[in-house]
Amino acid sequence: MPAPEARVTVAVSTAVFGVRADASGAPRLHVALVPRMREPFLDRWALPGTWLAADEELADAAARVAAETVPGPVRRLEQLAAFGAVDRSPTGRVLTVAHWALSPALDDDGAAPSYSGGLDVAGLPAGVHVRWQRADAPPAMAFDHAEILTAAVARLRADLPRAGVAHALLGPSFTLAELRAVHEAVLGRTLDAANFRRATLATGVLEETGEVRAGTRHRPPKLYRYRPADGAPPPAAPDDPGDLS
Amino acid sequence: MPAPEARVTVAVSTAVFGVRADASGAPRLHVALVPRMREPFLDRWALPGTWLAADEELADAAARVAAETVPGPVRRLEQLAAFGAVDRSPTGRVLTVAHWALSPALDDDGAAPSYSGGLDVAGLPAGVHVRWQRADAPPAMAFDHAEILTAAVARLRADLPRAGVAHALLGPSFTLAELRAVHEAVLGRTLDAANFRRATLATGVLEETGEVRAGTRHRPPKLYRYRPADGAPPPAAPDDPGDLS
DNA sequence: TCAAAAGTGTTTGGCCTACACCCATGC
DNA sequence: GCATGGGTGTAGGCCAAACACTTTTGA
Repeated sequence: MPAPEARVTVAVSTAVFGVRADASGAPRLHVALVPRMREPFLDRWALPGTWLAADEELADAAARVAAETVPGPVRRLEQLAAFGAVDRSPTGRVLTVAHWALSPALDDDGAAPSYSGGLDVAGLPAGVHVRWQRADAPPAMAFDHAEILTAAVARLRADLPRAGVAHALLGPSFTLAELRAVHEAVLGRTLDAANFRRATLATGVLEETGEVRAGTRHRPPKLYRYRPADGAPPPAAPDDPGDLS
Repeated sequence: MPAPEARVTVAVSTAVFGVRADASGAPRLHVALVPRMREPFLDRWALPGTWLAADEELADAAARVAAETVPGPVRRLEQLAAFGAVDRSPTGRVLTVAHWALSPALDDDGAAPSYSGGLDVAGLPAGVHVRWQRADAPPAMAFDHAEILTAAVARLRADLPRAGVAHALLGPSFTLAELRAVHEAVLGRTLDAANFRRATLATGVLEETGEVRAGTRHRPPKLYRYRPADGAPPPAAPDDPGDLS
């Protein structure tokens, strides 16, 4: 058995997903990536990350990374897995605990900001440009981050049916078509609108706001919101306690 | 951003599951636990683990732990998650990458060894007694290992429908009743024998060996084996390549 | 002959899918 | 009016649960 002195450096990375409009205006699943500022892999795209401080919780570090990278709130932060292949970094043994999180569309009308021109974000070194990149067709990435991203997308898709996951990608109120567009963007395929409506309403997690979305050139759709959890205290606990406890 | 010198010790633990007969002879899901040999948590039960060597792959370390702990082959080793709460060890920051693995019943007749009397295993310090403990009612455990075990059981149950998971808990040939008993032990509930038979055979992954299990006091059941993967190269890759890569 | 478990057949109901169809609005 | 997407109805298929029933053995 090796001694505990055989040290391994621990990093934390977060794949922040958001549904944003692509060049043609269609909503697509994107992930927030940053260019590497130093060797190795200078200028390659990477998941935002940080070293883990000795007194910092994994989830806190992952949340900090997300908050420093992506404007606006970040929701549903969860751990993905540990990636620790011996040769995954050319500069020495690094174990990365990967997380994933969701960034809601800030606007409430489906015309989400795309950030596709690059965006300086406060708290990062000058010149760092966070960009939303297509999650299903990412650019060449540093280290094994492409592998991590693939796993994160698979996990997001598998978790999509869970209550609140799609919600975390939307604003407080939304039409069923917008909710369906989120599902379609995450899954990468179209869904039957009629059946999606029935299945979603049958779960009972939605309620009508009483308002409709105006300004369309067709029948105005109703707006919905997620029904607040019954009696559950709103504060704390962004994680689902039932899964990893 | 903290410096990489803020070191964190990395450990690897493996929850090895097996279906073994309990005191009444009924097959139950068990997990291999070892008693702590030193403080902290002296004499409490723990998942077998090791420190991660700087040049050792995570999966290799987890497999080594399992092989040194449980007699017989170990199958389907997969990573569960990283557990890294700051205060999870009273002796300093330790991040544990937990894995789970499966130990088949060595016998081919359903009367699996129970090891319930404790068993000295070669390669461990004298006095170490590996014991199969009930996975759904484990004893008091060291550190946060109860939490890890709960997550591992949940993952095993979720993965049970995947091809080969139940197989990894059985010998090379088995009756449908034995295969069903494995499913029932893992899930902790009974299944309808008729429907289980139909559903399992319909998948096409089983084939009859042509033999029957003799010595029962009823009609002798047919023996089955898993159909070998068509043309797939048998070597390497214990993981499912379609999932994480 | 009986008990016990293997193994088969059949019914039922739920859910998912596809798709026809009507509704309400902007232009 | 007409195009467009919102929203409803409905028939068919698949699948899983339930359970009655037959078969084959050891005792």
